[in-house]
Amino acid sequence: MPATKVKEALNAMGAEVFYEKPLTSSDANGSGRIVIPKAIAEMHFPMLDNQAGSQIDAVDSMGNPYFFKFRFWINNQSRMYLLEGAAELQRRYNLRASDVMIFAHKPDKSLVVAGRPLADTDILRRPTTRKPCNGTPKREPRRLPGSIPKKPRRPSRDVQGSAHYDFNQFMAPIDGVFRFLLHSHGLDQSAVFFQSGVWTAVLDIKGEMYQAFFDSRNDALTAFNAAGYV
DNA sequence: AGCCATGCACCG
DNA sequence: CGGTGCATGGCT
Repeated sequence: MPATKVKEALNAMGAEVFYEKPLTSSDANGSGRIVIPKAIAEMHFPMLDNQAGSQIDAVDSMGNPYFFKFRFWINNQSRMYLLEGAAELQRRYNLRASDVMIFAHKPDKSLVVAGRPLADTDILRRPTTRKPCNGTPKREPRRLPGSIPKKPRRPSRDVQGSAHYDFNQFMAPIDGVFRFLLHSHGLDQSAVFFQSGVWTAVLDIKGEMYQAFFDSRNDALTAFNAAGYV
């Protein structure tokens, strides 16, 4: 399924893409579980009260219906979001690891999904290097009382020279518009800085964080200062 | 300091 | 033995 066709279909539906995830091998291993980056999940998906999650109905660019389960795991003190039930979609669009799953909204806010092959224009971060995990795991394996400890087996890490992609970077709207930051990634004071190729201004307004992106340091500083900061 | 890719124990 | 949910650890 060519990317252009998919885009046409999405356009025809009036669907606006808000996230594209190059699938990892874990995403594409057939389980149908897709990890949704926390920032994306909390910006574009329904808020979840319990980790049981909720069902999300969607259609793909060909009109096929889906009934995903959107949920999260507890990971450390935080959440790790997942979309379950994507195996059929991956089958229909022939998605393998490093192909891209597309998330879009219709004007009525309903979810539209699709897939496409990885394009040259997709952002690339690290060329490779995920190190093989040598040696035995440090953690004591969990086991039932009285059961026999298992010999830990050598993990089969994926060491092939495949590229890694920056899934987590979302497209910063470089329009100088300050937007509310629900989760401020540790940014807790006003600042202007250059990050991921864009000038960023962050404002702390009575404890609430806002952020905007600019082409130049000067633009960022101007807006920053106009907001009453020095 | 925390995300997230993924390993893997546990349970059906 | 395949799926669930959590733990680990690389990486930023």
